[in-house]
Amino acid sequence: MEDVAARAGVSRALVSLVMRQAPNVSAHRRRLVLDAAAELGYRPNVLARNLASTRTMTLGVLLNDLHNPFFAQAFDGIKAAADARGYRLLVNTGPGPVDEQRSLESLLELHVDGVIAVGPLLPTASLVAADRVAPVTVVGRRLRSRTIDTICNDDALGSRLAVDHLVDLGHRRIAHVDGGPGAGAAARRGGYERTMHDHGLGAHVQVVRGAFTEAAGVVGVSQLLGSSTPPTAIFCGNDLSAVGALDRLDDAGLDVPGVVSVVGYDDTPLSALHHISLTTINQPSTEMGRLAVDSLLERLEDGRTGAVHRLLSPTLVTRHTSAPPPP
Amino acid sequence: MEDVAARAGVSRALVSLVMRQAPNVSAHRRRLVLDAAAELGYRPNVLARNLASTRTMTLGVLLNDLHNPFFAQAFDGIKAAADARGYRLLVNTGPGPVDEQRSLESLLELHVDGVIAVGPLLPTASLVAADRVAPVTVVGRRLRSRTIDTICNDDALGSRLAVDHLVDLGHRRIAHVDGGPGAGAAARRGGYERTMHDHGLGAHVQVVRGAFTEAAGVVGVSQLLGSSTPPTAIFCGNDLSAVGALDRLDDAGLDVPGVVSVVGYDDTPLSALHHISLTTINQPSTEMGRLAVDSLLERLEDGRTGAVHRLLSPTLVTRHTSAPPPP
DNA sequence: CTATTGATGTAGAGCGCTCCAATCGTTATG
DNA sequence: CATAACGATTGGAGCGCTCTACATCAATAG
Repeated sequence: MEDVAARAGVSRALVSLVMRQAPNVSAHRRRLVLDAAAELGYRPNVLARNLASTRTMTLGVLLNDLHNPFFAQAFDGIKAAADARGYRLLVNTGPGPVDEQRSLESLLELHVDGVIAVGPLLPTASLVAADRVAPVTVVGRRLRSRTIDTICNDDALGSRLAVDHLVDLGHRRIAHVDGGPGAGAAARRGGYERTMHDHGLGAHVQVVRGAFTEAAGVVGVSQLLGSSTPPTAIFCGNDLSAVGALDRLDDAGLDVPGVVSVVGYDDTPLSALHHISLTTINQPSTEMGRLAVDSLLERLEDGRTGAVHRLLSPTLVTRHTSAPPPP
Repeated sequence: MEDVAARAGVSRALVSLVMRQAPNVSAHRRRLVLDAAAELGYRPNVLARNLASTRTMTLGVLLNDLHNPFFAQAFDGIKAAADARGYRLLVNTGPGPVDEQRSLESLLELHVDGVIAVGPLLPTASLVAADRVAPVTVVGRRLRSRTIDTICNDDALGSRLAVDHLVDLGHRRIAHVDGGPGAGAAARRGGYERTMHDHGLGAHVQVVRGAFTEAAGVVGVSQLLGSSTPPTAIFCGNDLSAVGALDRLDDAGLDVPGVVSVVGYDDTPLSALHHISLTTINQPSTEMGRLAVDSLLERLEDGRTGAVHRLLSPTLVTRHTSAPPPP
């Protein structure tokens, strides 16, 4: 920087002003500095800049599980929006709450301007604590917080759509393989139970503890098949576990949807594959990523302080894993 | 830091030594400092530390495509190895060479100690340039460089396994939907062509330009179906495009493997799903991630200078999308 | 009993930038 | 024509840490 200043015949401070595109610099000097910088191959040191200034123009992104296509979709939206607004991204990931905590701290230590946590497993307290350091927006998990923004789909409604669909088809013994500790899993489970009761099917409520993974779907279905009155339909916590469920049912020689219907959640690209063709609940994941950036920047740039909670509506996507139960 | 020093009754320098776990600090003073730090809730500022020192104990990871499960697998290996060695990770991603370039620079600007680029689309020159700033290890793409380490599977051999398998089944008209600009795509295409010739099937070589995406598989197969003599087997550049191919064939009402056989590449979890059950070529992606970290740290910690190129052997995984051609 | 050594601790100069307060020309104003 | 007012520029004090060179001191050696 010193050298650039010397070569351009100006002060170091002016170089700094030019490099960060400040206004109030004469076009003449700006050229001079830019040329000198180019000739010397000078590029500002981000570390030093971040240390000296408060803003870093960087957002941290915490992704819960790289194996779940949902997160790739959400990230697409985040990426697009961040690019458009001139922010760079730094990604980190768990797996598991402990690793997630470290990843989060890692991001904060680098002084990101804000954090977007997608489907975090982190305790709420951690998120709130992080929010005191830099604004946090949570995607895919509801949180009643007066400070943290959330962008979610209405999981309870999504579950309702799924169960309604299955009931409409004539199912009564509808089981649920839940998402365990996963973000939104509790709300989905709650929606399932509630809707079952609303249909007078309270006696048929059957929840198997699972997770948002394929393996969990396999295990969950194994358990269900062992029960004395196996369900005719299985509503899974997400697409990944639904796909695991399909595999397990296939293993058992049970036709889907002839003998058992399966419904997933998320409408990931996976479910759209012809050979899977999973009936599922769509949530606008990419859009949610975009909204997360918007909402974060409202706090960062427009100085909004109160929390905003956006709740998007899920929709049913009917494919070929759901049909009337066998007679 | 000043405060901690005061409270512990020592100098700032000693606090620094304790915080970075230096030896030659008496147990007594160490306790003093640690206690003071705990009481004050002091935590070293990573930015300042990175600015002042040369090492940051951080590795940058450049992932080509979050939608491709291969990268999630590779990342698992990287993560595990980095954790074990005490390095933190910073992830960035494209898509596309331009974004990748920016992501790469972004990582270098943060002074990561090294970079692992998984399946980069970046021009070799960019990688070489980056390597002059911080050691770079490339995964999944061969590069003849005297400085950059590479961890790859033998793509040409993988293609040979695939083609041999199809030929053994009796196929002659075997087409290839390639990976376009994707990492390793050229080698796979080369291996395919070579093996076809070796089997005296040079006249049947038919390559459709594609990409490592599902969409490319769909488009590729559409093209093949339009030809006068459609193939009886399609070897796709990777699992994602193979899955797209399966979808397109299904659309066309062509039974797989009854009418057309399909073989993928990567052996991602996707291909193992019962309803996909894709015959594919396995490459040890997680292991490759682990090796990438090892190799990077050899340069970082053990001072190795020459490049090391590791070539792992792929294997054929036979599932249910390949069978003899129709009579 | 003094010189040597090795283990500990400390002072202070950076790392490369931002940002505030102050300065310097200019032009508009009464 | 003096002066307020404003835009453009600059000096220099940090940001929070590391690191080199040097100071200390008890233990060991000669």
